[in-house]
Amino acid sequence: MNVIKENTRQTIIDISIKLFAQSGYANVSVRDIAKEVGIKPASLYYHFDNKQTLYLASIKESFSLKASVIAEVLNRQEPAELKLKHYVYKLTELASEDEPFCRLMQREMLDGDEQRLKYLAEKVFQEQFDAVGDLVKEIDPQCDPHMSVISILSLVLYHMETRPFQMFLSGYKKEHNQVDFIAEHVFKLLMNGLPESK
Amino acid sequence: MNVIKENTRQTIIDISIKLFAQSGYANVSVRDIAKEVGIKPASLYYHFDNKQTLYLASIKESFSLKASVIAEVLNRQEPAELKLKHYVYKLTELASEDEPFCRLMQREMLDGDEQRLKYLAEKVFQEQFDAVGDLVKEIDPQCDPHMSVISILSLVLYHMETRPFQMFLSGYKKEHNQVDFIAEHVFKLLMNGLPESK
DNA sequence: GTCTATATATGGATAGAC
DNA sequence: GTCTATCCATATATAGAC
Repeated sequence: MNVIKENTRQTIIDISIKLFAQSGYANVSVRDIAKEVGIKPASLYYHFDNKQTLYLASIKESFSLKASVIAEVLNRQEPAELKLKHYVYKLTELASEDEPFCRLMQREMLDGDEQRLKYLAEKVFQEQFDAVGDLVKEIDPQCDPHMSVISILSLVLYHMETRPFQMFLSGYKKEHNQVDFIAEHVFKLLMNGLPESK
Repeated sequence: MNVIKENTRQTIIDISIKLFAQSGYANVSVRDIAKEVGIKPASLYYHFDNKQTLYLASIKESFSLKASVIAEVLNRQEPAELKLKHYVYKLTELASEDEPFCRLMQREMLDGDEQRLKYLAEKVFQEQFDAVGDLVKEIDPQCDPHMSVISILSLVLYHMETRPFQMFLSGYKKEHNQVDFIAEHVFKLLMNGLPESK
């Protein structure tokens, strides 16, 4: 269903998420945001103290929306391997659907200060990170869950991150940009390594 | 051996690489660069037409230096599996050593326009990309080399990219930041998948 | 809650002396 | 090749009317 914007504050945040994700904090001016919202820059300062505060509100909003979406797939009663498969597919789908979120995350990895990275880790990722950690430990009790979960995230998110770049590299096909194709490749790699015919 | 800066132009580029990598294009002013070089901003315009030109010169310099470093390890006469292992170790080492290069690359993935991404793909990565593609095809003739090479790069580079973030996630240990540890984890995953005890 | 008007800072870039 | 001085555009942010 379409949610009608109930107030200006929310509209400002929604527009900010989009613009900050597209161009980065320094490349988006308060004027740009105000213009797209349809108000004057001065009016924006009625809702937010300054640009920094608005940016923080924007990433909090964008990130906390994602926090619980993945939980469902991890709470199902399924064998570990199947659950991992569903997780990889769901994550790929989400990463593909919500480009602003992915870009904001990349930007935070580059320029986020310690405080923001800590917030991001604890409030947004921890629960999911731990759940996937438990999952890989079921699949291989001897593995290092921290490293393994980072690897899973790497494979999915990097394939998404580098999409605009891949088309210039050898052997590129249209399928390489499709959610199912990426997810299947990643899952197979996680289960068997590169040599599928083990 | 220490190379003594022969001229101002080169010094400007070296400083620029550092500053652009640290803070991004928009967050570095011509004044910042000039100050660190030890000249006045106006003098900088004797060497470069404008800020954009300087930025382009900086990334070209930073990227072309990397282009050939990896070639050596890929040209050795070794069994495919061993060569892949050495490649993963070398790439991890390079990514760990040259943080400015990694950060510039990340920034280009986010904000690089089509022309710059094309340049990057063709002039810097293509040769290496193809060589690693041939390598994985030797290991598994049925695999999709394009996807597999992206996956290899994902695993190595994302582990490096997320280093400042990982310390806030569960199960983090000091070893997780060490070159050998990361490289070994990635290589094992590539050969066997998550279940080591296949 | 939104406006006009404006203070104030900082940015990229140029002119012309040395 | 580097300097001083300066132009001009754009940025964040505030004051006060409506």
